[in-house]
Order: sequence, then C-alpha cells, then structure tokens
Amino acid sequence: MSTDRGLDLPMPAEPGGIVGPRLQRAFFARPVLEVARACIGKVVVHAGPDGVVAGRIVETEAYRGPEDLAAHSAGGRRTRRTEVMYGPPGRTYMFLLYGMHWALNFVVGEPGEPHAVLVRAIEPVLGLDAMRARRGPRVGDRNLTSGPGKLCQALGLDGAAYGEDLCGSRLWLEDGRAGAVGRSSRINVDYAGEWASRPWRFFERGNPHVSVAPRT
DNA sequence: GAATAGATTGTCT
DNA sequence: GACAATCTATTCT
Repeated sequence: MSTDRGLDLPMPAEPGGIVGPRLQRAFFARPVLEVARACIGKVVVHAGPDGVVAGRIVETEAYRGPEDLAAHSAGGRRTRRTEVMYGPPGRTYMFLLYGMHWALNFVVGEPGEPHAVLVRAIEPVLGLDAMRARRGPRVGDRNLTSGPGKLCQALGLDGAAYGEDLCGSRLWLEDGRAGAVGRSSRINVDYAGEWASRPWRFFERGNPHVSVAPRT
C-alpha cells in the first residue's frame, strides 16, 4: 500500500511552486508552536545538483529558547552553531546528531528570539529515485524519510545548508493540506527535566512516515 | 517485532 | 574529553 503522493507528477505547476504556492517569510515570523503546527502538511522542496526533491512534512517539534531547556539555545546560549537562531526567521538551522546525522530546522519567530522548528519526518513527494539512491539500496520506502537524519540524507541536506534561506531558489516550502494533527511530548529530550514533557511535538495522525509511534 | 550495541564527529567545557 | 533533538545491523523471541 503506497501512500506516496505526486508520483504521477509533473502536474500543472502552481503559481510559484511545484505542488502549490510558495510560502513567504511571514509564515515563519509567528510564534514557534503555531509554526510547528502549521508546518504539518506543508511541502519542503530542495532544488539540488541532482535534481528536485520534495516531501510533505508529517512530524515536527518546537524548540523555544532561552527558557526551553531542551533547546540548543537554552539559557540564551549563543555560539557559532546556534547563532543563526538569533537572526531573522525563514532560514535553516542545521546541526549534527551523534556525529553522523544532520537535522533540519526552521528558524522562526521574531529576530532575536532563538526559536526553531525541527523537521522530524516527511512523506516523499518528488524525487523518489534520488532519495533512494542517497539512502542506499537496503533501505525500504518506509525508512526513507521517517526520522530527522533520514530525511536530511534523502533530501541531500547537510551542514553546507546551514543558514540557507527558506525563501530562496535552492530551498523553499510550498503550501499543502494536513489530515488530523496529533500532539505528544518531544523525542529524546529527557535531559530537559520538566520541559521534556511539554506536548511540543506535532504529527499527522496515521501517517506511516512518522518517526516514532505516538504514545497517547 | 523488540531489544541492544556500535558507529562517528562537530561543538563546547 | 564528554556528549549528542539518531540510525542501522544484529540478535534474540
């Protein structure tokens, strides 16, 4: 059973985008929880050297420093790595996990607020062959993009995309619709004490590409 | 299907 | 030198 959409593309191109209108910077210039929720169903598009790849966002997490102890910007921590979060919204915050996997975040909120939305899972929409090639021959479609590290590898994003404009010509978001959206606590932030239990993870209910089965 | 070990490197103390 | 917003292969049941 394939839930993949857009496999029959090309469809008639929507204004400004491939599957829908492009999102403008104002989309990111809102409170982080609002943006994290609104990202579900939207489509990330990366126009890279190996062609265009795209996926529907089906899982996100909100990180709201400086008060949020799960955020890399907790306590106002400002280093070369976190610097982009203190700038204007609508750019990427890329960081390396466990020394091997990159993660994609959107900088959101007002300039100076170190807030970010982590993209935890997408549903492949376009460029399936490129994604499979990058992920490797032993990886099935269910494991193509169902996790922060997996989707970055599939989309061809890494540290080189740090600070990339999300309203640019290489990377952007397009409008899209979401099914029922569920919420839960965030994954693998147990170090953050009380903040770990905040329901700041959003996901599309029933979508097979969501990374971790939600606990209700 | 579930549990576990091991990989591997930028960033900060 | 320690650690990390993870993934994969392997080894069980």
